[in-house]
Amino acid sequence: MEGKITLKDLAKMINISTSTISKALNDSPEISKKTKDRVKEIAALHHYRPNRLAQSLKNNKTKTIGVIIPEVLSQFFAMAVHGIETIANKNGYMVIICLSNESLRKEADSLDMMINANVEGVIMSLSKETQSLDDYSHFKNALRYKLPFVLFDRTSEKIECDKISINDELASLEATNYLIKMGRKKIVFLSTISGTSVGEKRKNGYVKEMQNHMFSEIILDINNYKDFETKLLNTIINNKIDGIVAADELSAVSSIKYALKHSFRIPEDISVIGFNNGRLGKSFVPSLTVVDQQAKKQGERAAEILIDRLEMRLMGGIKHEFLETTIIGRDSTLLKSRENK
Amino acid sequence: MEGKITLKDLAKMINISTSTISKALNDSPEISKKTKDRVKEIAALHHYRPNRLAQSLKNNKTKTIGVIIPEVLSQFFAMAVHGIETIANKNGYMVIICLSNESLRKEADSLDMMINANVEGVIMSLSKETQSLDDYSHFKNALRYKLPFVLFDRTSEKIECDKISINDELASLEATNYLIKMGRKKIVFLSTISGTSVGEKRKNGYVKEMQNHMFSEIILDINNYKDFETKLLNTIINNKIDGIVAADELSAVSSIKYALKHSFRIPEDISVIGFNNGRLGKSFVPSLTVVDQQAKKQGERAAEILIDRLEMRLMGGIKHEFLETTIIGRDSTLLKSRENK
DNA sequence: CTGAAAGCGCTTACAG
DNA sequence: CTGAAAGCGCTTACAG
Repeated sequence: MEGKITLKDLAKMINISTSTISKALNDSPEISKKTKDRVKEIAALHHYRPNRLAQSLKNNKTKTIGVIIPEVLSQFFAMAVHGIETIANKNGYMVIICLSNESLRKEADSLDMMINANVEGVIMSLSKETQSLDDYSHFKNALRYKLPFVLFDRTSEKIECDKISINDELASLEATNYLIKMGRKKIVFLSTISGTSVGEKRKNGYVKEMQNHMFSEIILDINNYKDFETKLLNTIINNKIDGIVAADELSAVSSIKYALKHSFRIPEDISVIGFNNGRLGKSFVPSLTVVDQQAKKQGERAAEILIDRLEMRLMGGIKHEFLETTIIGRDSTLLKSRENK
Repeated sequence: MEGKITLKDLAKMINISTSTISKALNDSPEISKKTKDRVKEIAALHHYRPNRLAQSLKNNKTKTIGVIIPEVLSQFFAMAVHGIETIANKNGYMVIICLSNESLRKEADSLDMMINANVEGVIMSLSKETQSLDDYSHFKNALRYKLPFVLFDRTSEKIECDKISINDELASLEATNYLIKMGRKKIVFLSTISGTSVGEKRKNGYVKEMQNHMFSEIILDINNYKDFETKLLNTIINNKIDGIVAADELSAVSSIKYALKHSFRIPEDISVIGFNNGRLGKSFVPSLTVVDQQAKKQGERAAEILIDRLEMRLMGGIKHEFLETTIIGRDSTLLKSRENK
């Protein structure tokens, strides 16, 4: 990057002080219309663009927000990023993204980088490792500087900041109930995100609803996709499973895949419901019934809340906002119309 | 963000000039070991972190690279971002991401933002609109400043910069050949990205290979997923389609979905091959045969090339690097073993 | 209405 | 080996 024109360059060209130029470009009332016009004309002519670095240093504002997410390959987080980016851009903020890859260390490093880069605030969803170790010491620095924070989806009560999520326990309870209402009794809760707040809450919701109906709980935690097929199959056979509540989209779809492979019919033999309304479940055959957790909206609200804080439109105590969820019924569960037959 | 400690603060504490402190922290040979130790100790004690804004302003280096992609919901771009982020972080660079949403205007705005934010270089994949209008005037500014650029996947010869991609024409030709070798003759080329460089090249590859075999070409461009089902179905029936080469992952999977819905068997009646080795195709039932375009690797190489340029490890003329593609045979095409039966 | 001066937090050539 | 000074490109309180 070379040859960028500066205020000083402009000043020399038209023999006006840099102070005046600066004020003119910023439309200060101190400056006469005539000068303003002249300055703006020459600035446009030479494609002058203020150096944001210098502005930031002076104003202590970088117009940049940091985003730290566990991964971007999951549709949920991609959708959230899309939401964040939309709102940020609309408000003139840039977005710096780091991926924690579910690692505490990487999350901490990313947070440090962002603090050093003077982001004005951070939006994040905690890594699996952070949540299972329950270790938030890497937030100390950020909190000391009063760096504004918004946590979404994978949140923690141990961090004092604004939060946005769905009510995971309730949503999972409703998902379980959705299968029960269709006459399913042997329902397994399948999770590849156990250890995360979200995973645990969804597990709780499932457990509660099963208990409400005096059904016995069947929990299947899978940490590695290599074990997926055998573990799932064993569980299905041993427990005569007729319903699956999966804690995310990919695992829901994968469970259908393997069930079909072993000649179980979906939804006739086994009904499946998953989380997140993404492309994967929508395109799948059979299409996946899901809890819509409004991924994009979560990202949007996270960004809105953060920016409202930054621009002082939102004052006062922190809050945890919960987004409504709905169940989108598709082919992986028995349809209501079929129930009556 | 408040109360960040500065060099000046440190200087006051231990009565040493800021110059010396700065040099000590940067391990300058000018400074005695004793002073260095003392300075480092006090810096650590107070969690001193240099203000990158100030450093950047002085050094004219921001250690930040910009990424502009059409969207992040597509697995291909998510995988590329993952690759970029990995390499960038390994080398101490931050990543600013903007989404063009396939719009020329948004792409231009993003580019401007990035220039203003003093990114050291930019990695991008062109928006659909940019490519179909063939309008690159928004690059003028960036090129004037000699901003280092790497284009990946959706590239253009009209922009002078390093590029990385696969050989789309060849890959598509091979994909078509893959179906032909299995005895397919009525093959349609299905694209939702016509107008992009990538879409056009893949179309050409398909056309060439069909002509090589004296088969008639059948092209189906779909601009809106609303028309997908009817358009596809008409084409299948009118042309007695027995093979589909789809230009991306989602459209490949969607074509299977609709074909199945209308009682065509996959792969027995129709073989389908798509582009990009992502989660969607891998999880799908039947699993999707794909051209692996090494999405993550494209991101990684793009970042490596850019950083090599920035750090002067890569000098001389620009180059276009092509990554090898392979076909990953799965259930959506007839398997070789079955051919022999 | 315009401009000189100071300062944001660093780095570095130069002097001592 | 240490420090005073200048400067990166801006903004803004202050003087005129």
